[in-house]
Amino acid sequence: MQAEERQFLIEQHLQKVEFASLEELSEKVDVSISTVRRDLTLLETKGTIRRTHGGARLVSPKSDEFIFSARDTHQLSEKDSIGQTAASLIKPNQGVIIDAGTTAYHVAKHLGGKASHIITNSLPVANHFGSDNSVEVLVTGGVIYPRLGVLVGPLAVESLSMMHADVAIMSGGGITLEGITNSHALLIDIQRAMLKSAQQIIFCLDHTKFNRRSVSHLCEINAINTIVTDAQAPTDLIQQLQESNAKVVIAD
Amino acid sequence: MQAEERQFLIEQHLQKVEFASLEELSEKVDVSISTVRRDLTLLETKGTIRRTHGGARLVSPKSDEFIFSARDTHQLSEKDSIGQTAASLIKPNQGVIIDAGTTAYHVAKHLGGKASHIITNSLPVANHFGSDNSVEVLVTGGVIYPRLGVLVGPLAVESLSMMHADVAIMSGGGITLEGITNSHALLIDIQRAMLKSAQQIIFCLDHTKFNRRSVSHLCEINAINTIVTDAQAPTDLIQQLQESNAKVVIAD
DNA sequence: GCAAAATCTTTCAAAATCTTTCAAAATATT
DNA sequence: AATATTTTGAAAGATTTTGAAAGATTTTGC
Repeated sequence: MQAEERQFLIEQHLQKVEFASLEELSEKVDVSISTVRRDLTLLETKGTIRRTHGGARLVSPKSDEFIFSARDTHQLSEKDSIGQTAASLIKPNQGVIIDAGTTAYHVAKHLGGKASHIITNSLPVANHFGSDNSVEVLVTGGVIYPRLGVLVGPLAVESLSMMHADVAIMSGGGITLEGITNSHALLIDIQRAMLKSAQQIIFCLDHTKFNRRSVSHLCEINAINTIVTDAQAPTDLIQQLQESNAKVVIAD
Repeated sequence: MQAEERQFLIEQHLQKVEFASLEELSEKVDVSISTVRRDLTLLETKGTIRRTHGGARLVSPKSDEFIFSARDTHQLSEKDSIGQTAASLIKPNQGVIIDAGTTAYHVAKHLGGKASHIITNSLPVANHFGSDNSVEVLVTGGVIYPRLGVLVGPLAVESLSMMHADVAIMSGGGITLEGITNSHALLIDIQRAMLKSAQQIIFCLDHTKFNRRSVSHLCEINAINTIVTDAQAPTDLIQQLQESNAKVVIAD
């Protein structure tokens, strides 16, 4: 392998993982740690990368934050652990639909290269996998819903109804015994198409969504296979939900 | 095999793989390593290629034509002024198709809220307009081409052929009198659909693209209305292009 | 705040690669 | 067909890159 090619690979790998240890990189490009050090100092002068103790990190992090970052400060750690737990429910090489909510985005973050296909109408999710060539990412078409980075409209619905997946990772605005609700009517159409296209439905909802009812009704509880939530979710509603045939998983 | 033919093969191979070792190349063209060295020094003076220790690499790598996010450092100021100039050609409230190349991305940056509709298969462009609610942004569906942030495949082509726009802002891998070429066959299909869907075609190509021929042929010169480039573009080719009916605009 | 562990820089020899040189092979010229 | 020119492949010595080790520095754990 060429020196320049190696440096390019290192840079590219960092684009994907943001941080990497020397050992990790030296294995990745199959070269001694000394050489990785040298490559990193070189890349650092070039400016794209910053050395750290024991590794390196990206200077300008990949633009996967999109517009979510501002909104997405609430229940961050809960959403993160929900994401981790939901990701662990995915079996290798499954096709996964990922919804456009913030919670679903956190699942994507923990999914790594587990899934073989990802189908999404969320720009942040698409961005997240944008530089990952171990996964095939299918983006639905559609009109960008400003500020949320969601693709909506007939094109989104149509393209989703032509696709199929093993699992759908969904999120929503509220959950009660009467079912899931969400705020935007435009999103409902798309989510319905997602529910139709997937065999297994996993809803990711942090505790603030429990006993809440949003504007539009999306689906009944018995349309759901699994609900992933955090430890603060009200136990009484959880129990009642389990009496329908939905499996409830508490994260962390 | 002829010397020139060999050099052409080497160049072409590098267009494909970006980096190559001397050994690899010497096997490829069936000639000693010494000769490959000589060919490479020759190609280097020609400018398309750069020698490295143990091999060679492309000067303007294919990953430069279409990049995701922040790696866009080559010919940055040229691309920026091209972007500005091309954006000034757009009239208010037009519908604009924006291609997935880096140069087209720079046009998007300068477009502001001028256009009423944007149609694109580029994730960076989509991201750029994502939070702007003065423009309606239509994203084609498709599979993400890793690292480049371009949506490709039949879904992208189909959705484009259903849309119409006043102007298409295009970029490409190379331009000669024989027409525009580009590197990825997958992109060609989509770009053809774009050309069909738009009334006016504007190609944005920095000077490094002139007299360069990429892998696949996209379209003839007479399919183009306007070419925007920078001051360093070779004047002889510009004059010849103007003799077909393409209008050439030099930025800044 | 101190000591152990990990990591960093420096240094050096081995390995790989580069340039130069030269004769043989191929090609062109007379 | 004979000679001149160019191109090619290989070898020798110069240069660069690499991997490892030693000592300096930083981080971690208590």
